[in-house]
Amino acid sequence: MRTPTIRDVAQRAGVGVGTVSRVINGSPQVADGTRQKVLEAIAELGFSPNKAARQLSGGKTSTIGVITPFLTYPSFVERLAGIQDVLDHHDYDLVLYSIRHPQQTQRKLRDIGAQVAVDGLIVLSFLLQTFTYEELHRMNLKLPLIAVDHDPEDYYPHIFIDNVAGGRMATEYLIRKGHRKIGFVGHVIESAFENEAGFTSSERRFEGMKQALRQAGLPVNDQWFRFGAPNEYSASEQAIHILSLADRPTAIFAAYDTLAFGVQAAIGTLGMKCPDDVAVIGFDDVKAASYMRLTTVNQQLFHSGELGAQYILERLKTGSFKPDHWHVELALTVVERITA
Amino acid sequence: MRTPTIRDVAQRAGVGVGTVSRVINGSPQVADGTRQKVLEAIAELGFSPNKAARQLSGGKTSTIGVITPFLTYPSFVERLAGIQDVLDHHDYDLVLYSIRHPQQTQRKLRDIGAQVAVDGLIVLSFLLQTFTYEELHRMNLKLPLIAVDHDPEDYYPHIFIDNVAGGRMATEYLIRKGHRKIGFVGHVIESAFENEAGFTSSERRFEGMKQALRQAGLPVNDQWFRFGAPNEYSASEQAIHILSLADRPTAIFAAYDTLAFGVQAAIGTLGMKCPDDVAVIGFDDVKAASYMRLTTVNQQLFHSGELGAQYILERLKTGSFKPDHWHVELALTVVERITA
DNA sequence: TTTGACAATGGAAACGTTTCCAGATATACT
DNA sequence: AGTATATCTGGAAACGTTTCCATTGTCAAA
Repeated sequence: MRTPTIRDVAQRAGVGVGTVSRVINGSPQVADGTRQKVLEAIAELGFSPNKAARQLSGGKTSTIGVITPFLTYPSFVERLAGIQDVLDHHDYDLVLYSIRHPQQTQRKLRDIGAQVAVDGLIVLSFLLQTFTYEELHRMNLKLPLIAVDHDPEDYYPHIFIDNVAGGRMATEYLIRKGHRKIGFVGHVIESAFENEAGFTSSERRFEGMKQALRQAGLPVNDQWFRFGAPNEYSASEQAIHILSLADRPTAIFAAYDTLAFGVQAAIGTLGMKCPDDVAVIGFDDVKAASYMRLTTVNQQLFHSGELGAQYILERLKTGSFKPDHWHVELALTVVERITA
Repeated sequence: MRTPTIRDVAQRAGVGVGTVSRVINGSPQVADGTRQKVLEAIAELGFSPNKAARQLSGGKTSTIGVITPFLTYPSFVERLAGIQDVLDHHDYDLVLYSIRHPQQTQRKLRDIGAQVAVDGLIVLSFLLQTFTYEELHRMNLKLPLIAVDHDPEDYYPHIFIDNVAGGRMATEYLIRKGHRKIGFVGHVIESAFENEAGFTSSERRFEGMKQALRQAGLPVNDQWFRFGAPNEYSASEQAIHILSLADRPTAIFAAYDTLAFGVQAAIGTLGMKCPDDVAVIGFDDVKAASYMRLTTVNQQLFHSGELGAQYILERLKTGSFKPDHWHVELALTVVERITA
C-alpha cells in the first residue's frame, strides 16, 4: 500500500487538504473539533509528511548542515555532539559535510546553497580562509551561517575563544606552580591544506605563552619549543627530544590535549614521573583529559556546539541573529588535575 | 536574482527542459552538440539542481542516513569516518540520526521511512532489539538497511565481528606471553537503554575469555573480573580494586580500548610499571591506541564503515545486495605494541 | 521514392506539500 | 431583520525536478 499523503488524510477526516496542512503546522486557525478529526485520521493512517514536498513547497528543510575539515579530531566530535543534541530537541536533521581539499570549499558551499538542502550552516572548527568568507559575503549567499571555533572577521557570526589569552593562562599557571623553565610542544603548519585553512590555534597559543614568559622575565629558549604533526606519536617524539637536552625544562605546555597525552607517554618512556620530574599542561579539555587526569585549559567544547546550533535555530525563527550573538567569546578556565 | 532553474538553463541553451534533465543525469540519449550547449548554459548560470524537487519527482535523495546511539564513543566515530569517506566520493550526503531513548527507535525509523528523507540507512553500532528488526521486517519498510557492528539475525544484511572469538584471541595472546593469572575489566549493563539495545560486546568478549581460560586449564577467579561504566575513569577504579588484591592477576584484558587506557592509568597510580608488573590488552584498536602503544585486538573500525556505505550504495544501484554481502564477518588481529 | 527503424528532442503530467484567496458560517451589534 | 466582522474551511496554484509519450528528423534498405 502506498504511503499515505496529506490528501488521504483529508479524505479520511472529511476535510480539505489545506485544513490538514494547517493542523500539521499547528496553525491556530482550526476549530478544535476539526483538529481532532484530522489528528485521528493522521494516527490511523500513520501519516508523516513528506520532507521533500514540504521543502519544495515551503522552502524549509528542517535540516542544518555542519561543515568540517577532519572528522576525527576529538575536539570536533565533542562540538558535533553539542550541535546534534540541540538539533535533535528541535526536530532538525543534521547533515554532515566534510571537506578534504580546500579547493572544494568554494564549490561545496555554493552547491549547498544552490541545492537548498539545508536551512542553515554551521562552519565547524573550520578554516575557511578569510578571503573565502569575504567572497561568500560578496556573493550574497542566502544561507544563514555561523562559525564555531573560528573567527570570520565580522563577515558572519561566530563563537570563538581567545587562544592567545589561553596560552598565557596555561603558562601563568605553570609559573605560579614555581616553574621557571617551560617548554612547548605544538603543531607545525606543514600541509598546504592546513595552512590555507588557517589552522593557527597552536601558533596563537604559543604566542600567548611567549608573552607570559617575557612578562615574567623567564627564559625564552627556542630549544625547548618543538613543532610536529598533530598526534600523540609526533608529540611524544618532540617531547623526548626536549627532555633529552642537558638543560631541560621542568614543565611542558602542549598546544592540544592530544599532544599532551603524547608528552605524558614520553615522560613515562624516559623513566620520569609526570608531575614530579616534568609537569604537563594541555589545552581543550577533551573528554579523555579528565580520565587521563590531565591538567588543561577548558574551552567548553560541547557547549560551543550547543550554542552554534541554538543561535542558528533562533536566527531561522526570528529572521536575524541577535546582536549579542555575532561575536561570542567563550570563557577559558584552567582545570587543575594531577599532571601539573 | 532568483537561483536559476532547469527552465532557465533550457531557455538559455535553446532546448527543452527534458533535454537539460537528460544532460544533468548523464543520459546517452543526447547529441554531443546539444550536450555541449547545455553544459555551457549550466556553467554560465551557475545552475545546480534543486535537491528537494529532484527528490520529490524522482524519489531519489542522494542521501544516506546513519543512525547511532552514542555519538561520542571513539569507535563509532571511526566507523562514521569510514562511511563519510565513501559517501563523499559518490556525492551522497550523510545525515546523522542519534537515538537517545530506545522508545524513540521505532518511531524514528518509521518517520525516516515515511518522510523519504534518505535512500538508505546504515544502522551503526546499534542495537535495535532483535524484535525491532523483526517488526521492521514485517512492516516491510521499503528503506534499504544495513547494520554495521551488529547482527540482526538475517533480517537484514550486516557487517560484524565475532566478539567471542576476539575475547579468546586476546586471552590466548596473554597466555602465550606466559601469564597464568588474568583479570578482566568490562562494561556492566546497567541503564535500561543499553540493556534493551542489546549492548553486549563486552559480555561476549568476556565469554570468549572464559573459554580460553578453561581450555588452558587456568583459574577463573571472579575476584579478578570487574564491570563498570564504559569510561576510563570507571575502568581505572575497577583496575585499582583488582590490583589491590593480595592475590592479583599479572595481566588484564579490557573489553574496550577506552577501558584499557583507564587500566593503564590505574597501573601508574599504583606505582606499578605497565608491561612489567601488569600487562594490559585492549580491544578495538582505536586511533589513540596506537599512540598509547596499547596492545589490542584490531577490528577494522574504519573499514567497517567503508564497507557498510559501499554495500548500501551498491544495493541502491543494482537493486539488491549481493548474496556475499548479507553476512560479512571482519577479521580480527592482535596488534602487538608495548603494553602486553 | 517509399517505408521502417531509430535517435534526438520538446513538453505535459506527476510527485506531496504550503499558501493564498474566496467562500461559508457564526457572532455581534444596530 | 439586516449588516458588519471574525472565524473557519476548501481547493487551486506553485515549488523544480523527472519521466513518459508524442513528434520530428535521419538514415538504410527495398
